[in-house]
Amino acid sequence: METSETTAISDLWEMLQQGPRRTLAQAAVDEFGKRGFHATTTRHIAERIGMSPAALYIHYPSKADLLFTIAKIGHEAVLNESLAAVEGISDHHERVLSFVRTFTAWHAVNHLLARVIQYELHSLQPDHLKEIAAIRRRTADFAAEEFRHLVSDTSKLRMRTVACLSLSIDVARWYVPGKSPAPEELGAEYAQLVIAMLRS
Amino acid sequence: METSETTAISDLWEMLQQGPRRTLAQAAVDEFGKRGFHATTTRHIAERIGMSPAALYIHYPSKADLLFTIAKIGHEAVLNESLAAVEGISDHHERVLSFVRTFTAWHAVNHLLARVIQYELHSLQPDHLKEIAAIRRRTADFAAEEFRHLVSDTSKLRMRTVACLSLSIDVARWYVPGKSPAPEELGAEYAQLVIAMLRS
DNA sequence: GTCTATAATACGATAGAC
DNA sequence: GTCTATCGTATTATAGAC
Repeated sequence: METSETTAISDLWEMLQQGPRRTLAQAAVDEFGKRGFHATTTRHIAERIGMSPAALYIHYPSKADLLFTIAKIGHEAVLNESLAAVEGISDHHERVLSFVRTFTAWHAVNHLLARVIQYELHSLQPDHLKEIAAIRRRTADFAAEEFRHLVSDTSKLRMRTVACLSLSIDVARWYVPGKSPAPEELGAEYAQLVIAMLRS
Repeated sequence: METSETTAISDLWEMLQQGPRRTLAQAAVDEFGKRGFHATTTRHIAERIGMSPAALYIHYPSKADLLFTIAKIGHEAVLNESLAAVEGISDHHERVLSFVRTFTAWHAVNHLLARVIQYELHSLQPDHLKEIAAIRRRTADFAAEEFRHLVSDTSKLRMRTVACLSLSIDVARWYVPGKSPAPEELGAEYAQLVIAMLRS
């Protein structure tokens, strides 16, 4: 079928059926990412897609719940893409290279979404944060397990893992499409830097 | 004189005379850093120091101006400490080590202030942002000049500079006092990682 | 399901007493 | 210089027509 190639790789928004619920979430990502959650009003989101502010509350119980939905989709997407990146690769060195390439490129391509999921954790309600934190732990644990094979001094694994993930996550802060290097190029370069950090 | 030892190293808040203006700024750093600028109200800041919300407007023309004052102090502090860190050192390798140690430790010690100056740039007014951007350029230019001597491939200097600064800046996002490594320890470790990144 | 209109509240900032 | 009281506005969310 003609659409198989675009649906083979998991769509970021597959959790949401296409329709106003997805359109609203995508508009909210752009607004939250550019201006921050609290600086963004329901009017900003609604105006961007030509709807009234009230339309939001047909598809989401609250603005806070819209943020939670976005955070969940984003965190699950980056985790799933990271897991998929190492699938079928046996060499430890190559697995780390592929993971870091993918993880870094994801934060460049989806830098607005990445800003929301990385810098708006404090805007989540406590119960929402608890669920998101569980996904984040799975991602961090996966990375540590991959990095473990390249770090000789085990006592440094934890700090090195934090540092290597941190390097890629911060891409979301400074990345400017068009001005910054292409996501694949950046991913390849960062993969080399992470190898250097782990082996040092 | 007895106070010479504490005043020899430049005080972060030396730009502000001690008094309500400084107290307000310090309280605002804690609140902005923990909850974000737009999520923080003038009541939050005032309550923290036992004043009324109206007191803020005696010492600052607006909440936006309070943010600008904080941003200016923070950016000038991290720049000045970075410049001081390499003063009198001639060896390029040692200069980079000292700079990264200081720059990283600063973002750990002052992680709440660092969050404000790194993640609230979009909350600044255009004219304020312009002035802040000039200070940021000086810091980035200084770092690139220091790193230049350790990067053999000149075409990679720009991207490596972004990456190395990025690594230390992101400390502000995840650092938790007591739980995370001590600032000096983290700085020393990160200095080694930056060397590995630059030389790779 | 979407709109207009609006309720209820919270916010930044000011007025005026002390 | 600081307070209490409050103004004007903006915000989240709801009510009710279509």
